[in-house]
Amino acid sequence: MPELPEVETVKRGLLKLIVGRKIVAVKSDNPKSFPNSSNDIAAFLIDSKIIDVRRRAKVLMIDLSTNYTLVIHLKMTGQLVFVDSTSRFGAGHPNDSLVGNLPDKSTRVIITFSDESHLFFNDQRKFGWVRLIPTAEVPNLPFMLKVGPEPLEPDFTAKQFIARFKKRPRTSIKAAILDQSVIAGVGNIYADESLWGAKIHPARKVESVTDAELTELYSQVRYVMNLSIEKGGSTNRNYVNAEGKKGSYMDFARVFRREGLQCPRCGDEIVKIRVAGRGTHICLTCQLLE
DNA sequence: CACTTGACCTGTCCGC
DNA sequence: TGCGGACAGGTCAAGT
Repeated sequence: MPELPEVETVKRGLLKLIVGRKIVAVKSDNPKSFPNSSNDIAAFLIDSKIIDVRRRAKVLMIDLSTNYTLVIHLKMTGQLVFVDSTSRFGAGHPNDSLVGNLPDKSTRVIITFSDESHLFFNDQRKFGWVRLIPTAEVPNLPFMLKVGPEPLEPDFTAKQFIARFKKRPRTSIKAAILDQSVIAGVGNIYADESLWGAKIHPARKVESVTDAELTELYSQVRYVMNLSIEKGGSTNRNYVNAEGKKGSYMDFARVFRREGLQCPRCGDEIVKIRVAGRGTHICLTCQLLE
């Protein structure tokens, strides 16, 4: 999915596009995508207003005037695209958009606002979901209780980062950095990018990684995620922002999906291996196993 | 308990 | 061109 920078980009777009709008209709034809979207729930949503849009880890929260919140996880292929009343298309032009005429065959939920604009939840693989939860209960969701700290919070320190990893000494550094209970928001792209930046082989056991290396990894996680937010996120396949437009971080990626190309640091070939069950991109010269 | 693997889905790409 | 298999940005449940 969309990892932290992509979800943050969607959040920022939605803040501009939907806050203040009033819901007049909600439609979903896929129970897996919106498990509690019964007719009663849809009716309950009518006339509520959007008052805020928030993000925690890779989860989006759309707060409603009724003290309920739409909690949304995009998983691998989810999109949230706003379309104004004058168009049935995503706002992006063809060359920077993956979104065509909406709704399309991957549309799972449609929210209609009082001015005839729409918010489309598209999700090709149907892993993502939308749930309606009382706002006060959101912090008590199991995911919220176990998820680790936000890596971009100003008061999140390298010392805290290191301490979180020390709890998982026997697993690979890649599995640990992908574990949302260790650190929030890192997925496969930024795991590979930050491990390359810190010159750490992804298959190394956490206990073999020094504090100095973890400190560098902490800096790299923050660096790649901040850069990606600046570039509007990564569009590897499906990701688009709230206007239907692609992000450009992949133009700046140093190893992710660059197998066969040169390492930008040493010039050796980037290779793709498998670590923690995930495709993993590394420079064998820069990132030594021992 | 810590850790790894398979399942959830649809679509695309690659080799035969 | 068709077919089978591997793989895709994530997270759980079920296994070891």
